[in-house]
Amino acid sequence: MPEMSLEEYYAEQDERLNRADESMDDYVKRVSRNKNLMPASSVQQHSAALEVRQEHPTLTIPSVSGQNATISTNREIGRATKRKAAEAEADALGPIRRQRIDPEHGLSHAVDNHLPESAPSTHSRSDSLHPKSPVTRTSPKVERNVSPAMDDIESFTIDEIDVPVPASTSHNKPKDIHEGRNTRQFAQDKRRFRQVRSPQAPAASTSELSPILSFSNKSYRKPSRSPKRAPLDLGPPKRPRLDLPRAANILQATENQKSTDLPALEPPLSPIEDVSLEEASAKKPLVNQSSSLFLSIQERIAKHSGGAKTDKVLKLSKKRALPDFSLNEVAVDLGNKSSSMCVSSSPSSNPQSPPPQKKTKTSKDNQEPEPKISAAKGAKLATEQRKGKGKKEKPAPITAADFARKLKVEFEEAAKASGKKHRRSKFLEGKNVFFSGGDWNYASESTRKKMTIIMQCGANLMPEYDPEVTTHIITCAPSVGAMLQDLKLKSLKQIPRRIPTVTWDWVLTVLDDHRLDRQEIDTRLENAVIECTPYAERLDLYKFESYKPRPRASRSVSANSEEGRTCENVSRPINAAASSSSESNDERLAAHDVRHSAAPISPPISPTRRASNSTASTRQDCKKSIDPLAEFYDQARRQKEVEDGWSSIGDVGDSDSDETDDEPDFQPVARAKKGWTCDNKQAQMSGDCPNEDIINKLNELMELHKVKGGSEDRWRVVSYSKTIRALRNHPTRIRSGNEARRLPGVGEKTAQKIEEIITTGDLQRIKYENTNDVEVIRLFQGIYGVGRSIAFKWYQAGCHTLEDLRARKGGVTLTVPQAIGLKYYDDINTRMPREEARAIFELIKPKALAIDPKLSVQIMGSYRRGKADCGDIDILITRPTDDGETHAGVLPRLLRELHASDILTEDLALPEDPEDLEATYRGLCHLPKVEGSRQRRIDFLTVPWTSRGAALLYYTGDDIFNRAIRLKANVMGYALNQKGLFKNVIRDPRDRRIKLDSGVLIASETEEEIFKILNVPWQEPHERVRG
DNA sequence: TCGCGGGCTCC
DNA sequence: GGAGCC
DNA sequence: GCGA
Repeated sequence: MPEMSLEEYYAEQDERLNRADESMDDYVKRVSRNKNLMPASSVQQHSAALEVRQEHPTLTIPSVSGQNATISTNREIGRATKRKAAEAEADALGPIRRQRIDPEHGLSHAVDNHLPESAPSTHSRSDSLHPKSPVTRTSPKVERNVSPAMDDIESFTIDEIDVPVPASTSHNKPKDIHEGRNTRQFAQDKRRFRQVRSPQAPAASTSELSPILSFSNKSYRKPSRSPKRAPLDLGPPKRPRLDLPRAANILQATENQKSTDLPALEPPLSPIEDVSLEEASAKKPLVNQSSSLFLSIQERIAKHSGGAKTDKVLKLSKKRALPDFSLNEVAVDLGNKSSSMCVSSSPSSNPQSPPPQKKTKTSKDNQEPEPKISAAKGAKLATEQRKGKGKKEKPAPITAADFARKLKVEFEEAAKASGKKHRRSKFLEGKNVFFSGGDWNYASESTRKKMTIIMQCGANLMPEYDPEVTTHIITCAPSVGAMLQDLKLKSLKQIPRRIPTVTWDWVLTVLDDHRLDRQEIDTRLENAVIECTPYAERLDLYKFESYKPRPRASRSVSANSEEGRTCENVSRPINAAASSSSESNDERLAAHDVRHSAAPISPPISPTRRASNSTASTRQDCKKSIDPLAEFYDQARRQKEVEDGWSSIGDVGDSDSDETDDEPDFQPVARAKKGWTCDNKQAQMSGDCPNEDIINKLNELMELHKVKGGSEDRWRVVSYSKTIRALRNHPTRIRSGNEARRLPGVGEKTAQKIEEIITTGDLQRIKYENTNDVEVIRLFQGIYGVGRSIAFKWYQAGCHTLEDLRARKGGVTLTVPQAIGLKYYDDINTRMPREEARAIFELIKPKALAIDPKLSVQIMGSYRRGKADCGDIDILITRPTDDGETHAGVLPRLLRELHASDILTEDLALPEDPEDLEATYRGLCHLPKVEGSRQRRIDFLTVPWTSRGAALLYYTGDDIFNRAIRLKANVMGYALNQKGLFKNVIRDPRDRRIKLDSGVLIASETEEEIFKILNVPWQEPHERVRG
């Protein structure tokens, strides 16, 4: 019956596309259209792979050879695939028996126009709050009043697609209860039924058996996982019977026509059927705090109890016990020094010079009850303190200014005493530097370190900012407002132009580059002016029309610049980098800048400007001459509240200044943390990565930990992946562990490993971790539904290959999803070409719209992110409720039809309540009637119309981006999940994961509003790639 | 020393 | 309620 | 393993 190869299918499809719209000339499509253009194209490989597979009866995976029992399946396929691909090239077109792939071609034709071919799209339109009424179904050829760029990835909503859809009944909610059997029972039936049979056995048409078929028959009162289940009916589920005549008509018609579709059916039912539907679903608690959760918490608390709590007390007391190196000591010498170093920190409330004394007693301290420390503990404490010296005690509260004074004294004494010199470049010598750390009232450890380093660089650190004396400002304040507080100014404009203001990162850059000579640094310093653009991104200013990031000609915080210095100067580093200038310094500077592209603050080029087309933006920059920030100060201040909760942006490493001063090779292991991953659009570094070898090794190690999957391993994986990401985005070759250490997310241990890789080219740890069991477990974990523990269990049972599993060696048992996963091991672990995802979606969407033309059906996941290949297909279904109707009940019907038309082949997980507005389905699908088409993972997700934005955001990912944005929401006091963004979420202080109050929904309808509230610059789906 | 996402289904 | 998935 |  299958008459056409996938390749042919694509070819034909492309032909159609071509006819429909000549302008759609996407790369991938061209590739698939013309073999000769790309001999080894994925399409070819793919089809070749299909051929290979055909050599294996029953479409199962090629057997795994004993010796090479690991990933051999894929590898074998891969090799054979390549062979075949070569053959395929020569092997022109075989006899093409043109049979229509699918009668729906006519349908999908129209859809074609709107199918995204490539990543970029201009803006999401899918989230429109005001969906147009569904287009009429008359015109087969779509009027495209949307630019090609517009109708991209996200444009799958019905309001943009003109698909000839049969009018149908509105979704009818099945009214009767089908013999009390709920879905789960059906699922179980099916499981049992299937389990009896060997997974390999040629399955009877699954559509016959699918429990899906019975979905719509139950109006299913939400059982909420009631422990009791109705007695099982072991017989195969019966053929579905739709209760509602109209629906039945449609279905029958559809089926009768053997998916010829488009039966001219009756017009939609108008009456609102069940308005309560949505409300019902809304009633579902957002968070259920099952008592079990609390129990487990209690358990955990109990477990840690003594230790943790005592520790806390200890810590506090430790703090107390610390020698209070406060003002008293410092104040003394204050007078002597006419020098002018100034330090600040900012965001706190009182910008007005706070009385120093107060500082030493923070409110925190006051809160603490008098610590009761046992003698033993006290002793321990003392020990810790002794050895701790370098080891991070909480810094005694001290203001930045006071610390600066103290520092000065210390430096002088040290100099007198031993004449010891820091090896640090003295490039700040003779400069009166005011440092703004972001919190005037409290010199954090990080602030202290930075100040120390600044001193070591020869600066005259000023305790306070005095425009008459201060010659330079260095800042790592998290916001403009914070810095202004440090400076005790109201506006950046008040900073004289002659005072260059640079960010802390800039200092690092200089320290980093030993090749710089003094003069160069000076020149650079004078040229590097903050001009507040570094803050722009954080404040989202660039989103405002009136603000255009501008070179430092800014009046606000500017250099001692002559008027003429404008764009040229500022854009220099960019240009240098772009033109691979021979001027190494610029190159390096630029490189540094790029490397920290994730950093909100990274001089001298603003990230904003960097992100955009440099020439264009530079041009614009030149036009602006008034302070673009002025109007945003208020906003900045307001924002500060939020930002203060951010991870600081300028934390220095841990090395303790007191001690490290003596170390000859003390390096400023200072690193700027980079704000939120989700905030920075970052095009993946293209081209060759100079650190590929390091990445590979780390990746290897990461994979090993992934397989091991212990609780520790889990976080190692997270950690390594962060490092790998950082390395990927690092434009230059990392030359030492120390250098790597400076990247965000790279800690001591990872830096050591990197060092090892750099010096030896290898990583011993890999060999150490890599054992046979790991390989096998990794193999098994590729099976759907198999994680580490099950894989390990099987390994222990004596299974070492997939064949072993198939033979149920050692008496292992597989659940139904696992059996399916094993059966299609190869398919499921192979990514599909984007084309194929599109083709499948094209088949599905019209079927959904046939059920209800007002449905919104969107494809999400990696497809929406524009990836060239997709691991699975995620489809979001929802429906506007303005007419009082919902999509309840649509999913089961759709699934049934998809089974009937052989698109869906296997179910992996069924929604608990398919009638719910919110349901999830997981299964396998393929292109029907395409010979050897692979089984692909597919997920359906239905959500209430009001949550569509959150769901879209959530399911579009990528996962790294998701984590980042969730975390940011979290820190900002919100909670983000696939249902929406919530505020006033109250979390259990003992376990922040526990929500005591699920809060108030503040956004969920569109992605944009969520981005906006979280202050994340809007990013198109394809820009959300982080992993 | 603690947290590192959160919600769902399967069994 | 642990395991697994997304 | 990292960072607070």
